[in-house]
Order: sequence, then structure tokens, then C-alpha cells
Amino acid sequence: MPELPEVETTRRSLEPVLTSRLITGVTVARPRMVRRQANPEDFSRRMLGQRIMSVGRHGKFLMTTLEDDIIWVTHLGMSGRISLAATDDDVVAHSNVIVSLDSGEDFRFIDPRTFGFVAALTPEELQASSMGRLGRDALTDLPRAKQLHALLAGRQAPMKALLLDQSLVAGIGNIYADEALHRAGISPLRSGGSLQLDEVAALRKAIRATLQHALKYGGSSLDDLAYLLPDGRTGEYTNRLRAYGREGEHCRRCGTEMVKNIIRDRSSTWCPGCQT
DNA sequence: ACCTCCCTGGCC
DNA sequence: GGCCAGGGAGGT
Repeated sequence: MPELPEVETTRRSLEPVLTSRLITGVTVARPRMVRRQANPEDFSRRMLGQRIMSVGRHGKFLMTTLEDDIIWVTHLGMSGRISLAATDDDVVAHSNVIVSLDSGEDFRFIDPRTFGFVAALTPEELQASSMGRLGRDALTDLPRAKQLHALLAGRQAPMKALLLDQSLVAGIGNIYADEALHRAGISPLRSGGSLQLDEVAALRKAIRATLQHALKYGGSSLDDLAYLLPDGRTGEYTNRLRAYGREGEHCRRCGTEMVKNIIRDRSSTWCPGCQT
């Protein structure tokens, strides 16, 4: 389930391969994958023949800039991953979008559940879409504690839901929301507005530590191997997770049995002993 | 701010 | 054969 550390790991792998390359081919095997594009045929048309200028990211959205002022957006969704392969390599199942480069390499977007998407948008189109309403990037641009505290003021929703709200802060998904709350010792059920400034400061520190550590280990590949690095390696943060997937096991900090329950339709794993 | 839907592989 | 995983959009 790719979220920010997985997407940033992907971005770093793509950057040297894509930058300055010419797009020589675009194949959309699953038309559904092209979304937020007023005219679906614009995707291939705007991509073909373009040179790639830079490979950026905001939250979980990969944003690749093309020379003609077009932004090629890729979102991995739930089950998406990017594979870099030679154009004549075997194509694995669910290679829904393939972008070929003048280097002889392919960018292959593999996504069984097709929750991800691609689009090629003008800056105006990007700004007008939901991507224009993303919060600050959780890894590179996380607001200071005072600002975060102000953003949370008066919010009744549980912290778990607020961390997943991409318009508040962009990039945190279900796994790392649980991880950050555990590190900070904050219950996922606490309402946003109930957090004191020192708790927000602890949470901010926990978010940064979680994301930076997960990134260092290449993100978390789960048993389903839906997420892999673009070269096929697994993300190795999985067995370092402190909360996610550890229901019924003992908390690594206080020994209490970890519990899992549903908060706002999302599974949440947390420690009732030390998350208060 | 809440509810429903999208989609498929893997597991019981 | 049914359920579960869940990020984000669209509707109310």
C-alpha cells in the first residue's frame, strides 16, 4: 500500500532514469487508469515526443514535469507500483500504462486494483483539481508544531482520520498514521482539537521520524508484494513496524497487547497501554 | 462531515 | 462464494 516513503523511494529511483529522456511511446492497456483528464486521449497526445525535465512529488502524487509545461501525474493508489524494465523485457500482468523512453527503457505502471491513475495536465488543470488542495508535504515541508496545532484547533474528528486527510498534511497513509501515533503515544481516537501544543510537537517529531526511517529502508512491502521498488527489490521497513499489523502482539514500548479496531472505516492498530 | 463506490487477488 | 485490503472522489 504505497504511501509517502514508498512514493519517495520510487521517485528517487525514477529520477536518474527519466530525467532528460524523450518519451517515444505511450501505451494505455487499461483506459480506466487515465483519470482527472477532461479528454482521455489527451494523456498520450500530451506525453508523446516530450522531454522529461524533472521528477517531483507532492504527498503521494508523483509529478513529473515535461518540457511543454505539462505535468505528468502518477498516483499509485492502493496496489500500484512502478517497474523500470528494458522495452523488450517480458511484460508482467496488470502493466496498465507503459511509457517508453529513447533510452530503450520502459516506465511500467503495474496496478491490479486500478485505484491508481495517471494524467497529463496543464498547471491550471492541476491547480483546479483536488491536487491543488493538497496540504503541505509531510516529508519535506511539515508545518511547525504551532501551525499544526492551529490546523487541528476545533477539529472534532479523531486524529487517525485527520492524519489521513491529505488536505491537512499530504503523504501520510494508513500504515504510517498508525506508526506516527504510536511513536507519539497518542490514541488514534483523540479528537484533533483535544491535543495540547506539547502533544502536537511530539506528533510532529513522530511523523518525521516515521517517514525518515521508513524511507531509509525503502518503505514497507507487505505479504502481497503489491509494493516493490522499481528495480524489483522489497521495501525492508515492514518488520520494523511498531503498530501496523501487530494486533494481538505485545507493544514494543510497554508490553501491553496491541488492539485493532475500525476508526472511520479504516483499520487502526494501536496500544491501549501507552497511547493515551 | 459523513456515506458509498471503485477494483482485484488472496484468503477463509 | 464471500470477505477483506484501502486512497480518493463524488454526492448529500
